[in-house]
Amino acid sequence: MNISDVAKKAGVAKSTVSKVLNNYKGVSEETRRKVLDAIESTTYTPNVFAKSLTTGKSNLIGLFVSEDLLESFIVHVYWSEVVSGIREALVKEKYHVLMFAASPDEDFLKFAKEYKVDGVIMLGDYPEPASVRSLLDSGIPCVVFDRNLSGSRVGYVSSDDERGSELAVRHLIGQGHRRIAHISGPDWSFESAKRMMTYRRVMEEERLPVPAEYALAGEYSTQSGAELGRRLLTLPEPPTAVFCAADTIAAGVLQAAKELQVEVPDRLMIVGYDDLPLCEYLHPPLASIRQERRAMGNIAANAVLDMIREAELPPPDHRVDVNLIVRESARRP
Amino acid sequence: MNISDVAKKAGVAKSTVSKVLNNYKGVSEETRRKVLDAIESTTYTPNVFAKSLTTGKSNLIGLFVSEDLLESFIVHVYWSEVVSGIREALVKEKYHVLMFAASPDEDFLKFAKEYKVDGVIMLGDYPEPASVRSLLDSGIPCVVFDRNLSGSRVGYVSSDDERGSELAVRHLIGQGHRRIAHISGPDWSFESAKRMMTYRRVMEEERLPVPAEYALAGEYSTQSGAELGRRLLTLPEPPTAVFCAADTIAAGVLQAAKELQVEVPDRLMIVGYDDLPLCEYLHPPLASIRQERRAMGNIAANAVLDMIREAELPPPDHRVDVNLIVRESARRP
DNA sequence: AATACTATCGAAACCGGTTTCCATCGGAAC
DNA sequence: GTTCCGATGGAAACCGGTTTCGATAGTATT
Repeated sequence: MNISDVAKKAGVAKSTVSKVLNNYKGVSEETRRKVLDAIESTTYTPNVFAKSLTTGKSNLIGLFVSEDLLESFIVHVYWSEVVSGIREALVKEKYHVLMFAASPDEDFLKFAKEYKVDGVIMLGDYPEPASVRSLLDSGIPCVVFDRNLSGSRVGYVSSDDERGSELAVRHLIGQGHRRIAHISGPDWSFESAKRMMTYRRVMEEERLPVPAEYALAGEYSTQSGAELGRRLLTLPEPPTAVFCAADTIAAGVLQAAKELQVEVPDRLMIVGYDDLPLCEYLHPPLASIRQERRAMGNIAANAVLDMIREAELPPPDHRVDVNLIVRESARRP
Repeated sequence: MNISDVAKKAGVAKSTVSKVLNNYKGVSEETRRKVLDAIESTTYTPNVFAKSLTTGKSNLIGLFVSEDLLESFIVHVYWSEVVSGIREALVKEKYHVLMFAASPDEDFLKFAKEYKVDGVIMLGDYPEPASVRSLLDSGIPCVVFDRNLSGSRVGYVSSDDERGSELAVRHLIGQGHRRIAHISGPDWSFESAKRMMTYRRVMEEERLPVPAEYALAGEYSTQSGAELGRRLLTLPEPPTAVFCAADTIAAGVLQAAKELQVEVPDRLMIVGYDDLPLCEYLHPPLASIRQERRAMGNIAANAVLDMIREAELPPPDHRVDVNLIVRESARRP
């Protein structure tokens, strides 16, 4: 059942059917009726491939998810919510998500071109090898999450790490603390760097000391958090508050505090980052910085759509706001 | 840069180029060389739409994710891992995932036909209205997760709920318990029903009593778990062990136990279901039934591929094994 | 040497749409 | 009564591949 069949049934030319389907002018109300009736009476579904072949548009948004995202559970929660947000925004515009199953050594541009995706969203930690580079330089609208990669038509969506870190540190200061430590993630992590920088900046602005032993870097793991937590708490002059660059790290610090019988929040306040579901389940519940992940997905999707529609517009750079969720680990009883 | 350009460059007909690209016989080694060289020297990428238009195959697997999955965080972890597994299996076969953004009242078959997907995977709690029905009856290979929907070419992948529940209950019995309660999820949940049934069966097999107050149903929430936990623990004859149909419920029971100063595991053992990441963060860490979600994704993907390739094969019905992860909440110290 | 067969290659039709462009027609303007 | 114009609808080319089928050349057979 194709467009010619419909045309035959309606007694018109297939070009006319096409015009009706695309709401073009130059079709009388009468023939429009005839065509619509013919379509009604059959089970006609247009063939997107034929359509895309001529128009060069696919109504497809390519989604690349880096493999590392598929491992760690922190980001697992993260990306699935982001994807929901993307989907939610696209459904209104009749776009669909094409999730590429690409190993990192393949040329992403090849996939994007093959499927003529109208735009691309990239999630995760792409090291920026040739595989990504060619895509970014191709002129296909791209939106990248959480990191800045150059390119002619590359937009960004990231959560406001500076603001998140500032909220956390200032909250602790507001609670009366002066000896505030920070545990960040691994060196290679872009976010970790930003959080660490902001911690230092705010502390300096408030003229609070940051001894070398107070600014630590580790892994995004609970074990690493516990280890560094122990190190902090056994210092001659231990901090009275810790800001951690991830909830999993904070959970480790909490564990260390428990071991060393340091009460939280009385003798140590803790703020994490990400607001993972587990925050509410820890004892005491963990204060954290919440990123609006679903909203970010929405924003990313709309950003690509905008870039697709308005070729002239400069690529957007969205910084999505974050919230401090205060829970018992950082609140006076 | 299309196939005709390549043909011109190589000095052959485009049909010959096509034959080379598809490894057809009837091309001499010499001309094959010429064509490959021509392709090398340019930036040719075949147009999948043109290809799909003639072949009727798309190398696309449609993925439908029900909207409810996008809400609850329990399943959030669940489906993102499943999707990773699907992706992992498809990449080897050069298939891609087309994630449809469909609201539940739209006709899914329309999407599937429009994009000529070769197969479909459905995730989540589709109520089975017309929107799904027509797809299931269409003859397009479908794989459905965790529930049984009839259809001519519909395969299933589900985790073995019976076995999981049996593992949990028998473990508790093995620990010497006789008064074992069960808290399941909401009535409408297919999984909850299976877990409840299995609990009753095993208890009966072991000739252990199941008083009405021991077999409760609630929501998949911690609050509901806490409420029912309190009810259990304040019974004249409280259970000494509880098997919960979800980790979130178990977390609530744990909370209730803490409030009522019932020590876990000494006076109450608890086993949850799903093995969410939070299990390790609870105090004490929660024993749980682990479903191999990524493996399930893999299996589902391979199941569709098999169905696509072998039209004759009866649709598969995979029951994926589960494990009991014993942690302190259900282990003698 | 004539015939039969096989391997190789190209021309053309086709997939199902879109788009351009031209023919036709009715009514308005002169 | 002509001429002109805008509205309408259809024929045909095109998008970029695949596939069929026929032509040709080279080799084997008799």
